[in-house]
Amino acid sequence: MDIFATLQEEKGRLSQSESRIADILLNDFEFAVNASIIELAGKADVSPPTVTRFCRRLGCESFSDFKVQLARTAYIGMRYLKPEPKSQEPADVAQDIITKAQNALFLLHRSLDLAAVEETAGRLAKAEMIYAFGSGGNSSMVASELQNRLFRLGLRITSSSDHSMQLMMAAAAKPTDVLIGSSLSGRNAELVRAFTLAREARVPTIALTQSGSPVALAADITVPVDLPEGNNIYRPTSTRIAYLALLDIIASLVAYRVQPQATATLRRIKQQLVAHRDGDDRQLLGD
Amino acid sequence: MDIFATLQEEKGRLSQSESRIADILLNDFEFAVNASIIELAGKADVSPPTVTRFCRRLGCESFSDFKVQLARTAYIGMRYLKPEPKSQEPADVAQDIITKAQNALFLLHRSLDLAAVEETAGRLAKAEMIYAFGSGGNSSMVASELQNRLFRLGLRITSSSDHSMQLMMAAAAKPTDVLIGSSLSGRNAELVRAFTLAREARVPTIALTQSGSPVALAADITVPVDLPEGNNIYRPTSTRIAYLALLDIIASLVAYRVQPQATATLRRIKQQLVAHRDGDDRQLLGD
DNA sequence: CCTTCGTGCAAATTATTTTCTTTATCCGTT
DNA sequence: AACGGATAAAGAAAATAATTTGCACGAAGG
Repeated sequence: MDIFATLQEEKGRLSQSESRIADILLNDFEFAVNASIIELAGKADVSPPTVTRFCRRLGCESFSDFKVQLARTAYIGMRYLKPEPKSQEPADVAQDIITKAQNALFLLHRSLDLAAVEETAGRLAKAEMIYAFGSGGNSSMVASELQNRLFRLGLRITSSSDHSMQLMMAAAAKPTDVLIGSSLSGRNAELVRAFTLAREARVPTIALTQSGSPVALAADITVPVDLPEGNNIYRPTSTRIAYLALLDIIASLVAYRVQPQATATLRRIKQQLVAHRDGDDRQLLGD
Repeated sequence: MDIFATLQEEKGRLSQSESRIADILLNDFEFAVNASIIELAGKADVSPPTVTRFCRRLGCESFSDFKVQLARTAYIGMRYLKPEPKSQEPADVAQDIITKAQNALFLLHRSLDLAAVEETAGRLAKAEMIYAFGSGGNSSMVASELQNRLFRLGLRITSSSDHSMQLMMAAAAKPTDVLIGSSLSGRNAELVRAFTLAREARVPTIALTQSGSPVALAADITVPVDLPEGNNIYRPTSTRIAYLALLDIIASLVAYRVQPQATATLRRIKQQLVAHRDGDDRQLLGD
């Protein structure tokens, strides 16, 4: 699927000549996308056929296929390799952050469990009441964002980032409701407790978290979000952006399932805002 | 620079044959990036030389250069052209949302006013107290996110999404403080009022908003965020993601300026969390 | 009627791939 | 320990395919 991923995988098994080609890709990427097979071979001190074989090894049909794949993933995947910003100059910092954010989105997309997402959307759309839980800078944002997105669709939803409230709400929830919680690390013990409580009462639970983690194991459905943890490469903000995109996907799918209801609610909210003149999120309704 | 932009520009001046080629690019993009010049020419019912000339016209050196450029801008720029997701299938919806988000980041980066960002970071780092304001689903998130990011750096900051509180805080602020506010549309009249009030008391004000808008005009410094408004193409969530990235950039720059202070504070927060065992945002401290 | 532009054809060039051969390395046997 | 065969890697050269160039033709507009 994606060249750099394959390259990472095959790295160990590469022969001398092939590694030299790989090095050029990594170090002088700009050259590599623009070069012909002969130029590339020349720079790597190998023969053109070796380059062709290298491309095939990486799962491409031909050299030109390889170049297209390369150019295509370039913008996104480049930063696997150059982990840190070159300087503290605003331009470099900006470039670095933007690239990492795009990278996080890319990785989220690649590893997205569509079935789980679909199931989640289905459950949310049918729930009589939704409880969205999350704590800490990230997950509490996820919870309130979920509320922000779903109440517009005419769904009944509340969110909480307060552990004790979460426990009480979980205890109060009914089997026709849905409890959805997120945890970046998957180790939020209180969230696990809330999930466990809910499950005992047969309330469906959904987790947005790292797969295999305690939180994931405690929930009925898990939408795995497994972004590489390397602090230097993927900082929490990038992860947060990925979560935000995931919420957007879920909310859009929910929207399709509750459409008639949603348009009516949206219209009412809009009227409300227009009456109040120029609320800040006019456009937000365009969703 | 970017092929689709050029294509958009030249559109009117294209000849019959050339428009046929352009049509294929727009409609069957996947085919176009993978095809050879002969295949592409065949599909467009033109001769290969015409394709070469077409590429040159679009500012490329050769056909292969063209393909690279095409593949390169593809992932990012593709959605200019296909505004709506093909279906309501989860896979398409996900693809669509991810692409739009990446697109928003791309556009943010391209139009970022680095000088303004740098100035903002400088002011924030030196402020005795920071007030972060924003209302509505988006901007209130921006305000609280700003607080979330900056208090970790040892800065004194509070945020509010409540209009009356904002006015009172603005009245209470001193010239050594900084007031920073965001508004997606730039038409949040209450925020304008708060800014005006602050300015009269010589409190520096910073706006993250659309350039030229009322909010922008009311502030001392504006970091413009001008994403295309087309509801269908850029939905609010994408804009929100762009804002989040912008905050990340600002916060990182601030962090570099207050480093010694920041590490001490971060250490204390970390201890606090560790003592409390496994708070959800362990990694968040990695920043 | 002439000019200009757009276009395709065919030849020339160039790039890419295939096939074949050489070289180096590893392993088992003597 | 030395030899020989097997295997993999890499290059040379040939074959193929793709791309570009030069040129000529025809249509549209002056």
